[in-house]
Amino acid sequence: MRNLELAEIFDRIADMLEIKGENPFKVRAYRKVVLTLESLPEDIERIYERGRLKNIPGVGEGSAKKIEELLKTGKLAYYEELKESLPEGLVEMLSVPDVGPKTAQLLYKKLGIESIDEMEKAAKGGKIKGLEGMGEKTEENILRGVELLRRRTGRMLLGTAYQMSQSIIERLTTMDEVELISPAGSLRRMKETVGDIDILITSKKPKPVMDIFVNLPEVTQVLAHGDTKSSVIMENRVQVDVRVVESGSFGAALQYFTGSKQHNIKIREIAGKNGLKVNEYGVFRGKKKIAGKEEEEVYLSIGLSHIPPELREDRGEVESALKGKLPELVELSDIKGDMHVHSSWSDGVDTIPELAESAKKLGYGYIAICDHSASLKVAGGLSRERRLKQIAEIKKLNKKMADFRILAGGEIDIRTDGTLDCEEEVLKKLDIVVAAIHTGFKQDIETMTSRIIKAMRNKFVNVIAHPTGRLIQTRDPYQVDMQKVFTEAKRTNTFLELNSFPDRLDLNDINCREAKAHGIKIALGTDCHNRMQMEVMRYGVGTARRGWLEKKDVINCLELDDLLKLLAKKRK
DNA sequence: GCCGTTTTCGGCCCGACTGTTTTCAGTCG
Repeated sequence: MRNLELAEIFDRIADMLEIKGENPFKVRAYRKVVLTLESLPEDIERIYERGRLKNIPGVGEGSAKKIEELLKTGKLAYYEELKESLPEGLVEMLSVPDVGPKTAQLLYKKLGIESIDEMEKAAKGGKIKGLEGMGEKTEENILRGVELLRRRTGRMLLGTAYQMSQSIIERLTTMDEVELISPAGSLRRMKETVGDIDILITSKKPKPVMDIFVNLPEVTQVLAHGDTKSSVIMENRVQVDVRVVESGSFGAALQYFTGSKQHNIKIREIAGKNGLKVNEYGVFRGKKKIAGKEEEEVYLSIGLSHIPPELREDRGEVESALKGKLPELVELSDIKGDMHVHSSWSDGVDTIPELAESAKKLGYGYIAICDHSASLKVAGGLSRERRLKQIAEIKKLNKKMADFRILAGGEIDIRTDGTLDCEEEVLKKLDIVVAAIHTGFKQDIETMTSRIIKAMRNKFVNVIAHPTGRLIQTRDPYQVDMQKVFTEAKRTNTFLELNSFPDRLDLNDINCREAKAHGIKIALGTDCHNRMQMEVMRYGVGTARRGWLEKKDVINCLELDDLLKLLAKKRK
């Protein structure tokens, strides 16, 4: 996938143009291309071959030519020229908090500073404070920024951010001054990784709320402490931003604070065209406030239907909302069962009855026990004998269950040649077969693609588990032509999993949307290895929503009988 | 650099906090 490489180059160009003091809107145009490239469901090379570059929103004449040059020659003259004109380390300086293009340029011009290290040295030596607009505090902030950058943890997994925010929210909620409180930002949008945690509060007395917040025991640094806005660094190095508004502005503030930035820009542009102004306090016609208390009325007042947070990435949701054609996104309460659960028969912790009991408490009507197959020895994969024994055991348990069904399933390895690690005679006895790749991740794209396709052509295979094999921030997806996988999945009536575990979320949001476009249905499973982990379903649902999925796109939104009918279809 | 039921030129979201300043620029989200 060259999309990300190209995105990186456009991002560097934007950085360099910023330092050079170019027109900020030009910089914004480049940034927009970056975001677009990052969220394309298809390889940019294919789009280019079809001559459709300029159909990509945000890509005009200039960018299309640059993309073409990069694809054809592997280089971009404009980019090389820019790099020639600026020292290499200057761009890196922008990654230091509180150091922006203006500061970097000033330090370069006046002091010849070309890198973070040189900047740190100058600040320590008191060389910066003499410059125009620079004082002692500036030097302190630069040193602090460098320190922060060096200790930065990067983005955290959605699951981590969710739990952290819950812990903070729980404690702030106990204050009398706190009325409403909600997570915002990329966490509320359920993005797979989260940088900072954003929390919005309504209160008539913001000051004491802020004082309590910046003095929470795990706060190690206060970056900003205002009456309505504060930022801190926690001991786990995560930045948390809190914003307080009055309750009449809750909806507008939540809208603003949830983002994404690109989405908000578009919203405000549309409002502007209708003679309205949107800010975090409300929607205004002249001085008159016409909306603000509820988020929904903010959207309605500018002529849009309410856009769910998970869609707010400027990926066409605003256009859909204008036409009143937003999808009715799947909800956690639509989920009738967990399609991927491990028991103590393989590498799980809990017994099958324990898992069933927990699932019932979640309001589910069924779960699919999908223990590993024999060749996955590290995970205690089930031999033929034990598999048959487990199937019998499940049958017995089901007889004792009222209004609940345990599905006998298996997470069966797809061997490197595409055959399955289980005899047909056994597969036949399972209610659901989930096939997965756990070995040979490094195969080339042709081999891997035909391997998965071969598995899908097996009539017993209902679902391909974690179809790209990625582990977020740990392992890249294996090389596979997803377009071919989608086409074949549709043809063979095979479903694709959205694995809900926070470090997988595989398929990701973009692939979910593309799968839906191919008419493929998704199976939501947690891949849990103990019953507590069943709650990670919320992250899977969040990702599904980011992928524009509706109830009808997810097979485990079906009642048991309909699900069984659907699964049986392929075997005929 | 992109874009067009106002436009092929002239716009392009909006405000809080900070620090260095006597009114604002830079940075960030």
